[in-house]
Amino acid sequence: MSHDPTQTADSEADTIVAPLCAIFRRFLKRHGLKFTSERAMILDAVLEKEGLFEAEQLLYEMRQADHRVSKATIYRTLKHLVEAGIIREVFLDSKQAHYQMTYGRKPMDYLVNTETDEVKEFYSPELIELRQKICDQHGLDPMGHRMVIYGIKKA
Amino acid sequence: MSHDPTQTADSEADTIVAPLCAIFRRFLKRHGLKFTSERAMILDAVLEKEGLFEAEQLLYEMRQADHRVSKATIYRTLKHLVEAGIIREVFLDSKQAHYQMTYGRKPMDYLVNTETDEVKEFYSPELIELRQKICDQHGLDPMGHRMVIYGIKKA
DNA sequence: GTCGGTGCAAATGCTTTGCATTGAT
DNA sequence: ATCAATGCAAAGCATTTGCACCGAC
Repeated sequence: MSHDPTQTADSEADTIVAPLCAIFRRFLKRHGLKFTSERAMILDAVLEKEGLFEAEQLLYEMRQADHRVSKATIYRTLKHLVEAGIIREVFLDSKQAHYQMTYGRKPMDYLVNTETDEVKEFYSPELIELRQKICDQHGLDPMGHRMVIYGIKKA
Repeated sequence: MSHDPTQTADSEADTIVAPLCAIFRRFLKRHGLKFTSERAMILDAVLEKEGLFEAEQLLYEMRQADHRVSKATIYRTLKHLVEAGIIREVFLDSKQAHYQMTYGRKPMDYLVNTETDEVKEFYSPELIELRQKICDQHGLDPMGHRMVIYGIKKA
């Protein structure tokens, strides 16, 4: 198979590929859509990703690996993966959308060092509680959130 | 002057126009830039805005009011206003940047009803505390943040 | 066999840029 | 007078779309 042996998430990825593929197929069927080899390849490429990635970069890497897909299909499939709840979009800047695998993971948030543009992920259960509380006050049920903190190194 | 008499923020805006204009001029001088009538007009238009706005929309409204500025100048000036700390960019989607006046205001966050695309602002001091705590854990000093919660109406 | 999917190239829409002219200092 | 700012139109880029052909069901 196609996982990079240098990355450490192989065992996790291996255990999650099959179920996610099934989940995606179920999602597609439910919506009258088809499971194609291109969609399978894109899902596979997405699952190898750790953290944030961009559509163009995914396209480039798939081409390097000789997995030919068109740009249009990448974008169309990423959209379906978002709807299926397998990945999510993150808007860190106005240049392009970032995506991240989220299925079965805790909702992650980001800490950006604006001096170095370094991005760290963090998970905060307190933030989830606070989110619930704020939604309650407005009569909403939380479906998701995006939190980005911008900071600089402590003096 | 040019404030819309139907909006309720007149008194606030009136008290803040002069100082903000001075702040912007100081910022420009400090950076070897010039204070032009176009920049004055754009600052004025921005100060009339409540909540979020977009560059194109600002351009459109200024043209309606017969305040002629080019699109290029709008974009160039918004960038300076961000650097000057008078407004900030908010990335809600990948279509376009949103801006918001922030000078002297509490940092606002957003609650999006994904069914209606309605956006509410909220301010949460607890979120600020939590932000501090998270930054402390990572050796950073918080400089700002963006929080967007997505939700649907409670069943 | 029926739709939906794909690739391609063209189109879109926000944002930026090059350049000649104008204007602030 | 100098050097940045402006307007315009063209360029850039990420993303979307139209269309003819292909392939999953």
